[in-house]
Amino acid sequence: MKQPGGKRDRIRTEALRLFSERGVDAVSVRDIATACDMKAPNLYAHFASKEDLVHALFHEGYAEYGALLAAANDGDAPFRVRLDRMVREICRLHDDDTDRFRFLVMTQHGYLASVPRDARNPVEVICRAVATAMDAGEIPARDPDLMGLVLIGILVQPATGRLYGRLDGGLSQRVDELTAMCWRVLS
Amino acid sequence: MKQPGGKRDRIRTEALRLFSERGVDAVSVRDIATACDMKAPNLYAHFASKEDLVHALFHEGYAEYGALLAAANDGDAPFRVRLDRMVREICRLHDDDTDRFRFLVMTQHGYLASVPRDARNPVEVICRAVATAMDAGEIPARDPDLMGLVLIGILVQPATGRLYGRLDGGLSQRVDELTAMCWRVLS
DNA sequence: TGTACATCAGTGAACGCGCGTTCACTGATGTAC
DNA sequence: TGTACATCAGTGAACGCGCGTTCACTGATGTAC
Repeated sequence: MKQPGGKRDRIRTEALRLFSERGVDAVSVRDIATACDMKAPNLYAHFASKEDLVHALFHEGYAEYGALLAAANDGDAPFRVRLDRMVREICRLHDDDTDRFRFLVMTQHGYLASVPRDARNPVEVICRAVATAMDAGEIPARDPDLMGLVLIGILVQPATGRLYGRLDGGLSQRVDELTAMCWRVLS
Repeated sequence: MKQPGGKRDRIRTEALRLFSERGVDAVSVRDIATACDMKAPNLYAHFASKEDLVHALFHEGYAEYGALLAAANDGDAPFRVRLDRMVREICRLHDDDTDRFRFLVMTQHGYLASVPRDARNPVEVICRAVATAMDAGEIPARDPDLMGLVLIGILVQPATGRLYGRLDGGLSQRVDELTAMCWRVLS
């Protein structure tokens, strides 16, 4: 009945939840083990160290985020359509996977410097999409890195605000408004 | 030659620097003491505990940030002028006080929930300014909290990007571009 | 079926370490006479 | 000026604690004959 890797996934899920609730340093290996109905030493059958677990969670989560954005940006549709898909994807990710989002936002300051700027880096995906649209004349030419960061800010800051009760309801219910704001900034 | 509170300020400055470089949990009381040319026990003559020091740094920094924004927003000038002053102030704060900015961004997830929503809360200042401008018909009426968060995102995300080398140079040199983007979003 | 052995997920107990914090003490400085 | 005392910033040494991690061991399960 136990599929292989089931325990490993259990650890990932529970650790992500605890980390996002309390912060990495406030969660002990024993805490994670307890949440998984196991004892601390057994975690070491799945991860080399606590640091290894955190590292894996961050980089996998960040890369998966980037891959989903890249998929949303894929294709020959006009930039406006692809932007719309990306905004929708970010809102959905935030609403459906709040633990992962919160964990990434909280932990980024320790790991962002070591993240590769490849095709699965979410910031890279957005900045490149913006640059391409500018080259194609779909939007006015500006500094694409600055514009990419601004787009991310427009989406991430309301998401963060929601985590602290500044905003009610999900992000998805404001997706049209957020897309419109992104577009206004780019125009 | 020693003005009163000199040591206390020294501790604040060095602690802020170390915290923003490595994160609060990676800096020990001994580390802070060493950076201040003193021994760990002496810190306890100035702060009740490490937690007390972090708490004070966060709340003082956050409130000072809010007070500066409130000052920039003060007066009867049109919203566009006051927004311009606030954007300028945020860029300046980021450029001149990077340690504090980075510390606030890194630590917010542990303390934001306990920050009062008063006249010195920076998010509150901006959201209220937006709401007032909407009431006065200076900008189209929308959800003021959402718009306030979006404005913050437009400024904070490039600032964060700069911390990780995504953007070169100071934020102040892009202040006109950033103001223009804020205005486009609000229009 | 019964017996002997191999495998391996899981654990109890213990490890050393660095942390935040305490406290009796020091020694420089100021004050009184 | 010299002496005795008070003050107080600063410290060396030690404290208990919880942490991440290790390891010899357990006991359930599968396999061979």
